[in-house]
Amino acid sequence: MKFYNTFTRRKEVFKPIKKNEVKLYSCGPTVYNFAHIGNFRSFIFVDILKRYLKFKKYKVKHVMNITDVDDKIIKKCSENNFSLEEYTDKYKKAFFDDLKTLNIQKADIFPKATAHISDMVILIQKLLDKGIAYKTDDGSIFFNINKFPDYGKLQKLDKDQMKKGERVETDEYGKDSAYDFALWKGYKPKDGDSYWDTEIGKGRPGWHIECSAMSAKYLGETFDIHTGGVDLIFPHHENEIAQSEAANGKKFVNYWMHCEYLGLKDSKMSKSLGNTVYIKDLIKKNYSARAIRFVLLSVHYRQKLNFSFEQLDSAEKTLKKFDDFKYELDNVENSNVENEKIIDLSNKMLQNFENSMDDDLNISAALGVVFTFLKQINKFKSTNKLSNLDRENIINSLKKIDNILGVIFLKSEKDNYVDEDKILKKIEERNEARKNKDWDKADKIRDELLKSGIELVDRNDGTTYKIK
RNA sequence: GGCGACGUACCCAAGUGGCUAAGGGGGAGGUCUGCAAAAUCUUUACGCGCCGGUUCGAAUCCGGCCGUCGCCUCCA
Repeated sequence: MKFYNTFTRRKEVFKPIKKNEVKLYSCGPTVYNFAHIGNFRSFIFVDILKRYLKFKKYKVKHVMNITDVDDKIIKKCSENNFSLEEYTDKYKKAFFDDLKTLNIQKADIFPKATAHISDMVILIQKLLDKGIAYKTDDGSIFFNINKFPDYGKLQKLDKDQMKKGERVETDEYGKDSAYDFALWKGYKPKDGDSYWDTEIGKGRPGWHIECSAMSAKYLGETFDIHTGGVDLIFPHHENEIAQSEAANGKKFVNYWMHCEYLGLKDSKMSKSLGNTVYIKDLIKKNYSARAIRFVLLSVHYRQKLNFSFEQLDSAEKTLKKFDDFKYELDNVENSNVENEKIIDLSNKMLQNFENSMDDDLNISAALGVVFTFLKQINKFKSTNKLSNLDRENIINSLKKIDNILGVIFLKSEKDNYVDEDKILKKIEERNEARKNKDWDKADKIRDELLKSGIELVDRNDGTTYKIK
């Protein structure tokens, strides 16, 4: 199994520190607003990665941070006289709701930044003691990048090329060098009640320190995989490396995996540009959660994905293919004969799927394998009869696949509201009409049911129905 | 200026030296059907941004050009 490691810029054979066990850290949401589909693309990437690691029989310990304190949140709170928690609560809740909607498996631990201030303080103190960090007049503490020779190794920055930005002049916190970054921000009256009184002063943590502190706490000072969006490579992850490695004197992370952007009309979608699409809006527009999930997972994670409604429509139809396939599979005979051919096709499908995913999670190729399998089975069915054992075999294989995709057997909420007796009665009534060649009546019943979301299917051996 | 990604059919998208260039959506045609719908089957790129080069052989390697996008500032 190979993964593309941002650090080396190439695919590498994956070897965890501890055999059969993977320690995984993912940069999670900043809860100052609702997370949009771009955010969820990267969370779905992690979900696929994690599910695949489990598929490969690894035990996975997954940590995803919740950033519930940052400049924007503090500003909002101070303006409106909220406490941090009052403000961030609803976004946290919305985030977890959306995770559930999109069938994203939860991390084992979701540490909140505000609950780990003391861990951060200890880490910052360590950096102060080592002379790598320095304090400024306003009580802020900065990381001196010149004390960390490897600075820039993730982004491949040449320190001599790093020009002083114009922002330096207007920066609120006086620091020595433009690229020095804040570990701790000294308290300012406009911060209101959002501060911590600690051994290193009154204030609040910088953005990067939480990930260094919390990952070490839950996964150790060196761990296997760290994920995030490509935009986090610099400065966030670069700075995490600097902090952690300078403090601990150990390699921080073995494999860095970054998810490409989801774009909107050829431009990046971000909260600051205001061109955002949220999960709940798509659901309101009657798109199914599984279609959203499918769109987000169906393009390789290192490939830019341009989101569009056409893709969602296309995804709905693609997923219907799975439903129809499963539906047609009900039509088997109880012969208890197992077809060698089916076993063979199933095994090959699983093997090819795995081969594709082993290559840096090549999901497009893997999906191709699954669709080819459906076609093969359909073709087989056109000349042979499937037995109930064949059916079981096929379903089980698809279930193994769906442990990763999480989309084939995902039920729609609508399934629960069906009054089967009523439908069967209508079908009987219609078939009576058909027998009498009363097509008008038969069609009327069909139309009525269709309006309530029930689609009738006339087959040689009788009429059945599907839920639309 | 520094770092980086990408350009394959109408749309999305695999493929990174060698069987007839996966797969999904769409289109076209057939089967089935009272008719529909659905389903299913078949079909849909002599060519992979453009121009050169290397090679017996390139979408795939090398060089140049054109185009799109991203990071370098909060951002998944």
